[in-house]
Amino acid sequence: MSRSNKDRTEATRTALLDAARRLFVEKGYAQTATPDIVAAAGVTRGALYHHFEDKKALFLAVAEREAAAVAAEIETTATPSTDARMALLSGARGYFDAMAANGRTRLLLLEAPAVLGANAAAAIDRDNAERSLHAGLSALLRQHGGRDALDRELTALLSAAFDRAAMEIAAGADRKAYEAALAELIDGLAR
Amino acid sequence: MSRSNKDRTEATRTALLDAARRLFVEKGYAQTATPDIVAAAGVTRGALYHHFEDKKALFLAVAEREAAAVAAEIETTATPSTDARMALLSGARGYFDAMAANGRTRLLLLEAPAVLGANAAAAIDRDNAERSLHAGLSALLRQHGGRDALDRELTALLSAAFDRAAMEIAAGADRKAYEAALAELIDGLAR
DNA sequence: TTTAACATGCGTGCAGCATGTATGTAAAGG
DNA sequence: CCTTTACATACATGCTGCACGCATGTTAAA
Repeated sequence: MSRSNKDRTEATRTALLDAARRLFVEKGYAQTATPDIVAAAGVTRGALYHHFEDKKALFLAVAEREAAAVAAEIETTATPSTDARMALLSGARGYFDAMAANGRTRLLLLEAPAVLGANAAAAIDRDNAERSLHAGLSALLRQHGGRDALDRELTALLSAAFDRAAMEIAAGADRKAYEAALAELIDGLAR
Repeated sequence: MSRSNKDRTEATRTALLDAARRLFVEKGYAQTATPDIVAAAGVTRGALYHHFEDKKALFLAVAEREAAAVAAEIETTATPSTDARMALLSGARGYFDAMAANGRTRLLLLEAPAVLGANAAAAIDRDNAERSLHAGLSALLRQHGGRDALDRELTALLSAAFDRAAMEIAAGADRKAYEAALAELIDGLAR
């Protein structure tokens, strides 16, 4: 039974990513040792350092895969709407649905900024969640009250509010309440 | 020249806190080694582990001192106002002023949640910034439109927006723009 | 007021462990 | 074949936390 190098590489990489993801979620990045990761993945540290430059690069790969999964989930469950308000609220529900998975808030919102730096962490979802949020918000502002020169800043603030809501929900808060509160914020902008 | 134990303890502790704060801001918690800290403080690791249970406890002490300093600065520069809206906006400016100091956003908003956990980090300013924010927001909601059952959630969301704005400002963003964007959010709630 | 007993602050050395790298080996690929 | 890829192993380095020890401060009795 001999496998091609492509297959071996992909199998090893995903085994490492899966194991690392599990342990990073369970114990956090700093408290997870590479020997634990490779043991859980069924490989040796040699394989890890062959495929990833260092532990941080492994975390980056985990975070990027996770962000891509979030974006994909939102994409598939998106309800296209002509009404900017409804589109935004539907996007919010999709975001909360996606972020409800196992340890996503911890990985993407808690550890990633500290491990990778605020810039790198922001760049990860700059092309994902925040992109569509900016589009939705711009549409809303255009629809009501004309264009707003502060759309960039308002997007950042709303994005932070979305993230905070996702974390609270993951921590056991009432999801409906946070959806309603976000709706109030959004409606306030479309007065 | 002999000093009392009280004096020795306080001198050593503040030397450690000052040195640790500097290095945590410069290189981050994980990249700062205790030998570096004690060297900068002019003591040995024995002194560090005599005064603090471990490295994390040292960071906690640094973060708590920093949060207290922020609260104190806001307190002194607060402009009491009967108008809820003006009070909130003035509080925002005070918060941005306080958070503009050296590496406060990194310490309190980036590292603390990852190092101490989201719960512990939230508890630190639960009694500081978020407390007064909740008071101000409740007043605003009561003044306009009657009481809002979502004041708790709205406070959390606004707090996240404040923090995000402080980080962007510290990263070089236009402060006036973020103040204006926050004002739009707040005015929207007081429609 | 001296002195004895104790507590506190702190320096040093050690054990364990984690990271990253260098070197070696077997299989795949051309 | 000969090179490259995928990995395993061994090693060098550095960091953390603790145990032990010493000197100075503190207290209280004689």
